[in-house]
Amino acid sequence: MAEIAAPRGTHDILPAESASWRWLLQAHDRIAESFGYRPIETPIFESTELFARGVGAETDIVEKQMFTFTDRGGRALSLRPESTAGVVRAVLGAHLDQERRPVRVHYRGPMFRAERPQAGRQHQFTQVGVECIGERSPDLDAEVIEIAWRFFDALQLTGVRLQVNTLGDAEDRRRYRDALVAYYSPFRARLCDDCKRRLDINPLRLLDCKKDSDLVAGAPVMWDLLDAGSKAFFNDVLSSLEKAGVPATVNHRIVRGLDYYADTVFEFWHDSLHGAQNSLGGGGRYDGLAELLDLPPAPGTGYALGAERILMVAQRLGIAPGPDPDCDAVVCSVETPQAQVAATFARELRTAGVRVVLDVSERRLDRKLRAADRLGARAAVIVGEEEVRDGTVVVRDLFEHAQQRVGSPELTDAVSRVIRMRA
RNA sequence: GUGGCCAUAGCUCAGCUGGUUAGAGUGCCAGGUUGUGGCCCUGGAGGUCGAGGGUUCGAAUCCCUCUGGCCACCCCA
Repeated sequence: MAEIAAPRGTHDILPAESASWRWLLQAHDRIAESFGYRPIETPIFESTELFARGVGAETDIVEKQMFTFTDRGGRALSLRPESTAGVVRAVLGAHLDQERRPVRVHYRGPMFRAERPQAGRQHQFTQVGVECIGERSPDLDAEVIEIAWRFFDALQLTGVRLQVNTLGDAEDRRRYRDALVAYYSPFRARLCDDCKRRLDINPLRLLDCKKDSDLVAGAPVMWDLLDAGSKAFFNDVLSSLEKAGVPATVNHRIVRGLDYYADTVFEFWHDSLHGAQNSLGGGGRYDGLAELLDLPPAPGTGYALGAERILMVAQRLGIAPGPDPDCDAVVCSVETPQAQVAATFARELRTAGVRVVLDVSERRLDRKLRAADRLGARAAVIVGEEEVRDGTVVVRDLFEHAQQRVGSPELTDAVSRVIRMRA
C-alpha cells in the first residue's frame, strides 16, 4: 500500500515555519490597516465564468491553469487563480461602494494554478493583496504601490525593484494592438511558433519574446501611441510616487497577463529569485473589470504579492524569524506520585496566561529538563516529594541556571518573573 | 503542457564498472547520574534503497513505466 503524500504542487506549513508566516501576514495586515484598508475574505472557488469574463478567456491563466470542476447541479466552478475578480464581485455585489468611496480592502489567502510546479511556483500558493475600488485617481494607484513598498520596508526586505508602466485606456490599447499586428505581420513566416500564436491571440505578449528580440527592439512603443490624457494620468502616478518617496523604474515592457488591466501596471522584482520567477507580485488599475462582470461600472486599483516567494527571499537574506519556543514553561514531577499536583500547577499557570507544557513522561528528571530545554521553555517548574510535603515548588530559570523554592501560592508570581526576563 | 537532472534512516548524505546480513554524521530513546538541562562516554531503535514491472545465478546499482522534487521553456505569485 503506497503512502499518501501531499498532492503535487502543494506543501504543508509545519509548526517550525509558522513564526515566519505569522511575521509576514501580520506585517501585511498591519501596514494595510495603517492606510485604512479593511480585511475581506471571499470564497476560494467561484463560478468559472467570473474568471473567464474577468481575467480573460484567452489568457494563459484561464486557458490552461485553472482547476475547474462541476458541482452536483452541473455548475462550472473553479478554484480561484487570483483574487481581484472575486473581491470586486463581493464589494460591488454588496454595494459597499454606495456607503463609502473608494472601498479599501486587503486580503490574504490561497490561490490555485495548475502549472508545472517548481521552486517559487506551486499549484496552491498564498497571496496577500489590497484593492481600492470605486474611484479613479493616480494618487490611489500610487497609494496601493506605497502600501506594498511600506510592507517590504516593514519586513526589511532589501533589494526590491519596482517597475511601472501604463497600458493606456481601451482605445489606446486597441490602437497599439493594431500597430503591433501591422508591424509583425510581414515577418510572420520567420516568427517562432509561440509568437505566431501571440500574433493572433495576444499581440501585447509579442514583446516578451526572447527569441525574436531583434524584432522587439524595432517594434512600436506603446508610449508613442497614448493619447494626452493617458500620458498625463501616468505622469501624475509617477509624481505621486516620487512625493511618497517610493523609487520607481519606468519599464514599457511590463504588460501583465490579465486582460482587465488598463492604465497603470506594475511589478515588484527581486534579483535573488531565479530569472523567470523574479517577480514578487504586481498589480495595476482595472477600471473596466466591473463592466466585464455585468456589475455597475466602478474603477479600481490594487496589487497581489506571492507570500511563498517573499519568504524565499527573506530566507536568503536571513531576515525571516526562526521558530518560536513551544511554550514559556514546562511543569514536571520528579516521580509519578506528584503527577497530579504538577497537573494542577500547570492549569493554574495557564489561567494566568502562561503557555505551559505538562511533562507527562515517566523519564528521569534530567531527561525532562533536557526536553524542556528543547521546547525552548524559559522556566521549569519542578514538583517532587519534598515540595508536595512542604507545600512548596521549585521554579528554575533555564537560561540563567538559577532556581528558587517558593510556597505554592507564589507559583504564578515566581514563574511570571522568570519568563518576563525573556523579552 | 514540452525537455533535462534527481529520489538511500526523522534530517544531511556515502555506497567504485551489479556480488554475502546497506553505512556515516546528526536527531530520537535508554544507561552512565534512584531530585536538576545545553558537554562527554556507552548502548538501542529506526530502511519493503520513492512505487510497480523487467534483465540477471544475484539489483540500491542496468532497462521500462508511474509518482514526486528540482532546473529550463511557456507563463506568472
